[in-house]
Amino acid sequence: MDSPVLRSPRGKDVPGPIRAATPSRRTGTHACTRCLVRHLAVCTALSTDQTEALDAMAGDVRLQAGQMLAREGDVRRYVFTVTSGALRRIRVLPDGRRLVAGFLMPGDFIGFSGASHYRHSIEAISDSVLCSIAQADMRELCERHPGLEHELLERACVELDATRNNLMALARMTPLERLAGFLLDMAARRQRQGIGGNQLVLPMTRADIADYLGLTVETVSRSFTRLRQDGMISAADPHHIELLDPKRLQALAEARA
Amino acid sequence: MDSPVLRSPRGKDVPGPIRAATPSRRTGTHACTRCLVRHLAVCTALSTDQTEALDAMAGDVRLQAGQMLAREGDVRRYVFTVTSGALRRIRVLPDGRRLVAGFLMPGDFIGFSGASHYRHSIEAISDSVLCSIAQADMRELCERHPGLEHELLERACVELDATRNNLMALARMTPLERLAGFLLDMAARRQRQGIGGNQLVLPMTRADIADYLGLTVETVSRSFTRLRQDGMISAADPHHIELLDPKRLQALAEARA
DNA sequence: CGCTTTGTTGACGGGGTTCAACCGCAGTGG
DNA sequence: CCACTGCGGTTGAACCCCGTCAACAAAGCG
Repeated sequence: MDSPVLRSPRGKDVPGPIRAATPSRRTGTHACTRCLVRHLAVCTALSTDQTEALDAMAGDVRLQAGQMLAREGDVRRYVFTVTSGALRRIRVLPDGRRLVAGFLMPGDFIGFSGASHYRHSIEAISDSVLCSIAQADMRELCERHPGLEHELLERACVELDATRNNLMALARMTPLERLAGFLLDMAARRQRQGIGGNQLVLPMTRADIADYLGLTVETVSRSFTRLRQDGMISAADPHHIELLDPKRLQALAEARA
Repeated sequence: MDSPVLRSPRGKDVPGPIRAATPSRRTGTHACTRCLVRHLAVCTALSTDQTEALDAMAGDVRLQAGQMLAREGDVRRYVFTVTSGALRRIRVLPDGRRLVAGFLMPGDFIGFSGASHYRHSIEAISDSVLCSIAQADMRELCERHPGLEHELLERACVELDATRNNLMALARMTPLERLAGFLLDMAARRQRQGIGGNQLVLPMTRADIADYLGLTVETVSRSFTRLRQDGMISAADPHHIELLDPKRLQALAEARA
């Protein structure tokens, strides 16, 4: 049985001590019942004793920052749930133009796709841990527990809603509005993880944000400074943002006022 | 039992002879087994005798061009399958900026959303007929026939893939590339309906296309003429396009060459 | 230490939006 | 019948925002 391939973003496999745990075998660290993101993940749909079956199939994957979990075009053999860390879902055009189709955070499920091959590459932004299950196992699990499939559908719909929201941002919003919306989204995600407050940690680079919002790094940078000048945010450093005026950010993001 | 509200785009209910059939009751014209889009729709997941249960719950909705099937913000009570015609899924910002989040064609399912309220308005572009089922009935049907839920998940994933493709277009493609991709998409959809060939009928206006591609009408119009000048398409009238050079259009849409 | 990466800021130019005019067509009503 | 109106579509001209190019600072890292 092969394991999900780990590659560096540039295509060379990353050497070194850190390799993927073979997903088909339980690693020492894996134990669904003690999972930190169980309340966030699809597995909530399973009762405690049903979880045993899942546990037997699941394995951990550990990635260090910059490593690639999946490459666009590869055959999809596994689905994943993010346990910790942050990843990006990207696609690159032949001429180098890049899109970040989304960011993946703890609790997020990776595997909603109708295609047999990956439509995007998935790279770790920071060191990350994922729970992996072979697609075949997942299918079997779904057949045995319809509640799981229902939960998956539910989540796919939520993700569809979110993606459609991004369409609006990309099609019709100004850079400032896009950034405001992005920051609020990230804050909302944080809240869902139980980390409230207006402090925000952005693990991704400005380039990631730019490719996510359909802008250039320069425009993103300028938009950050404008939000800062206008008193809506403050930033200790580029990756630590405080939302000083969420109301006004909201108004921006919704194009009111 | 109330029926899906039909409104004109401006908000006034449309008077006149054409009203929605009450979806909870079978209308004379409804009969799943004779459905023209059965092979395209989610109902393929049901066997012939299972279809009887569906038949009892389903009803037809008829819309004339311009009528509204659902309004952004309304409570979602029904899900639909497009039988004939064409519709658009739209959202409008307070200041008038408009987004067309997608076009709905025969066989398409309307109802993938995690939200309890509509996130978009849905308007008929041309006269359309839809098959409607109350959400509660749909849920019950899913519980009784897990195959249906599986099919729904499958389709939600396909739609998610398609929406993510649009993200790339909106974020990083030039107007010409977006239009090329759009035309090919429409052609592919046509093919799925069994209407092959390079002839293309676009029921929507240039404004719809513009708001779908994140451009202005002017830019869309100019892009059409450029494609025409470059010999990639020809147009009898604005709504009837012939794809003269699909290969080159493909290259454009994929940003090759 | 150099070297690379990341982020910010300035100057400039171009592509797409904005503004405007025009055409063809379908209603509409005198 | 025909003027009038509105809408959809196309094209031209001017503007401006954002992308491009460039320089620089700061941090990370061998």
